[in-house]
Amino acid sequence: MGAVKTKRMPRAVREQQMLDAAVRIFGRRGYMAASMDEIAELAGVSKPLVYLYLNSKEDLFTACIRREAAALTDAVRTGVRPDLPADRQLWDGLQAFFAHTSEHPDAWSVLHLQARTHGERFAAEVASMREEIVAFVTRLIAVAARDAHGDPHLPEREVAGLAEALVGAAESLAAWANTTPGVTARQAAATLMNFAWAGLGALLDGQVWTPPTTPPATEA
Amino acid sequence: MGAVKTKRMPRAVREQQMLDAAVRIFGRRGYMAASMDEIAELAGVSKPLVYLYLNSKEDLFTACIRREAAALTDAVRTGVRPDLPADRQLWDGLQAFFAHTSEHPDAWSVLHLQARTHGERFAAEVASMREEIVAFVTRLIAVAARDAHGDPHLPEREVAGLAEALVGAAESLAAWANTTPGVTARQAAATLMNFAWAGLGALLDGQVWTPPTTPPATEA
Amino acid sequence: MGAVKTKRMPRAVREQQMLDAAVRIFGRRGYMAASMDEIAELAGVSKPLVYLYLNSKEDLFTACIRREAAALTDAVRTGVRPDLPADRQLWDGLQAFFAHTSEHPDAWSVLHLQARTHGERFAAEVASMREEIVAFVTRLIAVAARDAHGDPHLPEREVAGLAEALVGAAESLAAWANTTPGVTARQAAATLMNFAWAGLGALLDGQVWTPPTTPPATEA
Amino acid sequence: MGAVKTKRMPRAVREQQMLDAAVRIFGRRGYMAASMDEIAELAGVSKPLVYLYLNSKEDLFTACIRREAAALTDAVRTGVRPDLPADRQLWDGLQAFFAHTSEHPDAWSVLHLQARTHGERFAAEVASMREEIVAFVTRLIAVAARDAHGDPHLPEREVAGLAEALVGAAESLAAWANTTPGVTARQAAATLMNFAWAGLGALLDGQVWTPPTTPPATEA
DNA sequence: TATGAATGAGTGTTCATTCAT
DNA sequence: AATGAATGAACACTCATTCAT
Repeated sequence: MGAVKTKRMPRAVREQQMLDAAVRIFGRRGYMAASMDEIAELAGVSKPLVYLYLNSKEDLFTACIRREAAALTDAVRTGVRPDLPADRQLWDGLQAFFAHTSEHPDAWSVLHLQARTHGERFAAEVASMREEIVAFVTRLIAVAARDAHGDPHLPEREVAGLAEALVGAAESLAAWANTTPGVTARQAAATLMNFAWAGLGALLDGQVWTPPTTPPATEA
Repeated sequence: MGAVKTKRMPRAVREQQMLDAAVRIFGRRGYMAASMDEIAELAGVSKPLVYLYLNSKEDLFTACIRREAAALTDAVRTGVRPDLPADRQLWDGLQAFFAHTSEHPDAWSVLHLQARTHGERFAAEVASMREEIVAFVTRLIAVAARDAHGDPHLPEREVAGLAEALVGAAESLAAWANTTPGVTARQAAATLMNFAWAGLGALLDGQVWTPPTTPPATEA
Repeated sequence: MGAVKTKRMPRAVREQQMLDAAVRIFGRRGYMAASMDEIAELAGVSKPLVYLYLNSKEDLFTACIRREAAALTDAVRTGVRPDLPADRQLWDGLQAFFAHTSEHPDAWSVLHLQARTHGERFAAEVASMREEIVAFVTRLIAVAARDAHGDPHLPEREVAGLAEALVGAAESLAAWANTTPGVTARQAAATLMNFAWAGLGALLDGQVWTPPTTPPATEA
Repeated sequence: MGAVKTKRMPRAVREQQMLDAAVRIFGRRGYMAASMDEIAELAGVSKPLVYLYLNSKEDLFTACIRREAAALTDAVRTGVRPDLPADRQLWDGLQAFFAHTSEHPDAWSVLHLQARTHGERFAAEVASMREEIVAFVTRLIAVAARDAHGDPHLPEREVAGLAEALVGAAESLAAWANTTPGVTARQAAATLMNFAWAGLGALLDGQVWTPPTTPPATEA
């Protein structure tokens, strides 16, 4: 069960084994319900060794978050070529994102669910990664606006909101694609791309939707 | 602190006090970190009474989820008038959604974060509420497609994906609006509405975005 | 073993049982070597109850120190009648002291050994009791000096040193009397009283011992 | 920090480094709170080496006690010249004692506090040293009695008690001198010497203090 | 002579839960 | 309708100690 109990390995290797086990347990049970005993057992080592190398449950969880955040951003970065057009970059990024999250569901659970639910310290850790991605998307939208329409009549906050919405939609679709049978990562990416790019285009063409002024009659 | 310690109240009232306390504690600390002691104290009753009325921590949490899910769907339902046009319905629904989540942050934390992070049982509980909302949005999209374009050439799964994306974006923007200073619920709703409705329109007009066939050369 | 397992007792009673057990274990094993498990078992209760009533090992130990310090000073205070002559007061106090320490060896171990060996916090707790006793002795010496000799030519620090020495000798003799077979508390008190009172009288009569000025030849 | 990390030294030297570190840690933290990790680190060696040379924590502590007990008795022995008069010998011995304990506070803590608080084995180890000192003082008192008065009308046990009291007073004053600012080791020695020698003289002159026969009326 | 890698056994502490009233 | 008294089971964490080199 778990890693084969090979004795006496260099520290760096053992640490990765421990992180592997920890991501799996944290991702499935949640931070608080995960027990260090279980993690140690899955890693094939004794508990004291986990503490020797990773100090505490908090530090271990933080290490997991950092490693998986880096892995995810790396995956997206590697999938995108900055010299291609904006829409192509977005498409490639989405594909890489959906592929990575579906291949590493426990890691995605750690980042998307667990880290955000157990204290500011962890939330902050993952927030910085998210901001990086939102910034990337924001840049793409700005580029697209300039390239296709010359003049971006969108205020900055509007763009930020769009990026936020797009990233949120992507996160949501990741869960959807992973749990709905028959939906591939590619299809999810296509759906979102279609929706987003069309919406963006229309928006940049000035097809704004104007909110009504009359409030609906709400009975008590 | 907490509810004023009034003795001997009818069961229904006491139960609501307990649920109030529980939602607050669960929403802030998280399911596992919340202690029955703290909840009982905040509710102004002794722990055995909590158990007498609500059986167990699991049942208490489930009761919280159910009550708050009902409250949220009620709020949205109440905000929407089915006789109005689809876009107006969506707009009103979004407004109601953003307003409710920002007014009940602990409840929203319970539904959006805690319930999804602590076991299938709770996740299923909240998923049914979400499905209801997704179904509502799906219906709106279908209506819009029929009304505005006569022929919905969108396959069903595509529509489901769109609805999913829209709801995910809304959830994400709820958090964004609640934490970003200077962003009101109404602005968030406007941003999303703009984006979604424009995108939907473009999509229904046949402006699909076609994915490329050549993969990007990814060097190691 | 330990207290008979009687169920459901009022809190105050249980607390005393716990302190009884704790003093015994702390006194014999020492603070660090004592385990809360053992204390709980000897007290005839479960560990959580000990924590519920006494919070932590530190607090439990502090409670022991306070209770036993109060018991000891009370015993001495009760044994002494302030209207009697100074020598009689000292004699009665010593008797009470030796009697109490020999009747409560574990308590004396807690106060004299354990509390002083495990951190400033505990040491300070017991130091204040000791200061009270030293102050009592200091007062007696001053009274004796005035009564018997009219003019106390002893500087204040000298008196403090004497009191300190006397208390130290008493503490030391307490251990001696408790471990040397055939030595009663009364005999120990007599020995010390004899020594101290004679010495004090001689001192007040001006029979000072003058230190030599030539250092002894110390070879390396 | 701690010993400079010089590699490959002869065993005897390394052992002394370890004992130095151990005395410091044991003296400050106490036997149980001291960790072998900390001692090894302060000694500048790896933990297995400590075990290789000194077997176990118990053995290490015992070695500390033995070394420091020998150092203390040596210091006292070296300070005393057997050919001088008894009072001079006592004076020199006290001076040496106070000087040594104030110069080696950690060692004194090990001997006086730690060794007596953590099990019979260690207490016995230090008790034999103490007995040696008590025997030395006993001898001095006997000599003084013979020299000054020809006939020692003091029973043996009385003398033993006196010696015990004197040593206890000395131990107590050592702590007092080390913690009270402005009190030197010499002053402490003078205070004690004065007290003890005067008391002894008076005692030998037959000025015994007679205990009363009427018990004090102790009301409840 | 010397150490990096590893663990069995235990510690203090907490929590959901129940009993007797 | 309500509670003071009590616990079984678990958890994070530490430490003295050893093995393989």
